[in-house]
Amino acid sequence: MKDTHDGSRKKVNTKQKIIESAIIMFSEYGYYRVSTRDIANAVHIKSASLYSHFASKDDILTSIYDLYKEKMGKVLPDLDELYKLAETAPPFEVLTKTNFFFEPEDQEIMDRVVTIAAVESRTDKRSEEFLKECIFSLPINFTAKLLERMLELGRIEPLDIDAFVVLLANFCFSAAIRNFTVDPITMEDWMKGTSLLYQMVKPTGK
Amino acid sequence: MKDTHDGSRKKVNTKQKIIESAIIMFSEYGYYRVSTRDIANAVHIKSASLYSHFASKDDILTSIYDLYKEKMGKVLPDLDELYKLAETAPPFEVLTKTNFFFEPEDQEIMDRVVTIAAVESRTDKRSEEFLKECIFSLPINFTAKLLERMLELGRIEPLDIDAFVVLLANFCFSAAIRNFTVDPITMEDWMKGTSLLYQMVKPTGK
DNA sequence: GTCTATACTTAGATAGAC
DNA sequence: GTCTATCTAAGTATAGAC
Repeated sequence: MKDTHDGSRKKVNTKQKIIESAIIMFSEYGYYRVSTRDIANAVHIKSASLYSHFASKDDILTSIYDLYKEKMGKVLPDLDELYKLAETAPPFEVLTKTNFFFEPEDQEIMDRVVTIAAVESRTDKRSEEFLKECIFSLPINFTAKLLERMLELGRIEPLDIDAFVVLLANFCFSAAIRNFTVDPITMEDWMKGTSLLYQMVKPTGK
Repeated sequence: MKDTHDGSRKKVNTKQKIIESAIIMFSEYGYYRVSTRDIANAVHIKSASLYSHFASKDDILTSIYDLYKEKMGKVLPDLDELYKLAETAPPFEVLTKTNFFFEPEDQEIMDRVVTIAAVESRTDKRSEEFLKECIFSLPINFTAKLLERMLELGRIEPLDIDAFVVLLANFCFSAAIRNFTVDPITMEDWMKGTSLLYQMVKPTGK
């Protein structure tokens, strides 16, 4: 504010700061209530300056989803490792490992991205696709593949994998949409819920 | 359009038509995406004419919630009758009776109102209050009172009523928010879910 | 990259004739 | 009650100086 020449040292990550502020505000107030001026104010620049970093307000939302995908890619468990694990470890343990978490400093902000997508998905195609892809299909396929493998190996008793996996996805979706509302699901209830579901997968003892 | 004098005969319910169109569009595209011009177009008037019926766009939303409350008041089961029923009928049957339904021609539109409230409640105080009041508190109190009565009468085994009623409310909320999405809950699943919950209430056989 | 200034568009709302 | 015309405010976005 006072010395502009000093600013150049700190502006390394204006783009990052814009994305983070946008995530927080979109998740809190909704995409439409938040103007580009609001976002600009939050990062102490003028709204015109946003356009040095993003082509449009819409582009900010796209970048938010891209960021999520990028971060998700880094923490997704390795399928081959889990295949190995499936050969010896208890099925319950294998399934637990499919629950991926972000780096602790990223977790909250990534949860907020899911919340934005959950709300906007009602009226926005891209948000709907992001939600389906990242929150439904991907984790579902992941779990389904492991269950199939364990079934092949004779490590679990016969199970309707499709039905199981739909139950699981809906539980995750409910949890996501409740985030940052008056009545969010607690970590404890989350664990209880997934545990209960995982117990439907019966080990053969083999 | 051609003969204006004829219009006066049909304009009996412009206000009603505005509300209904607004409900459909708000639930489909979200409150912010729908402009007063959109609503006006849908009922074939100019947007300025809306203001003969409503003070503001916000007032339309208020009227929508008021309409829901009014309709709900007409179909809510009579608590005293249910108290009577609780003395003789099986607990399961009593609980089933607390599920209220609107007149068939109103049901879909009222479901849409809940959807609007569920989405807007994230960012709008009044929507949040409507949702809590009509979708959470009221049905919960209703069921809780009946359970208390049946407990007093010794017709059901001891039960954590508060916990039960929270489970029930959350199930209803999930169902409501999924309405008009890619993945709405089916009537069958709805019945299955409530049945399963109601089975947690064990009759004493008295 | 950020600023000021400004263009363009759309939205909500009002005034006044009919 | 509905219309035309219009106002005002706000939002997205661009141009061009620094």
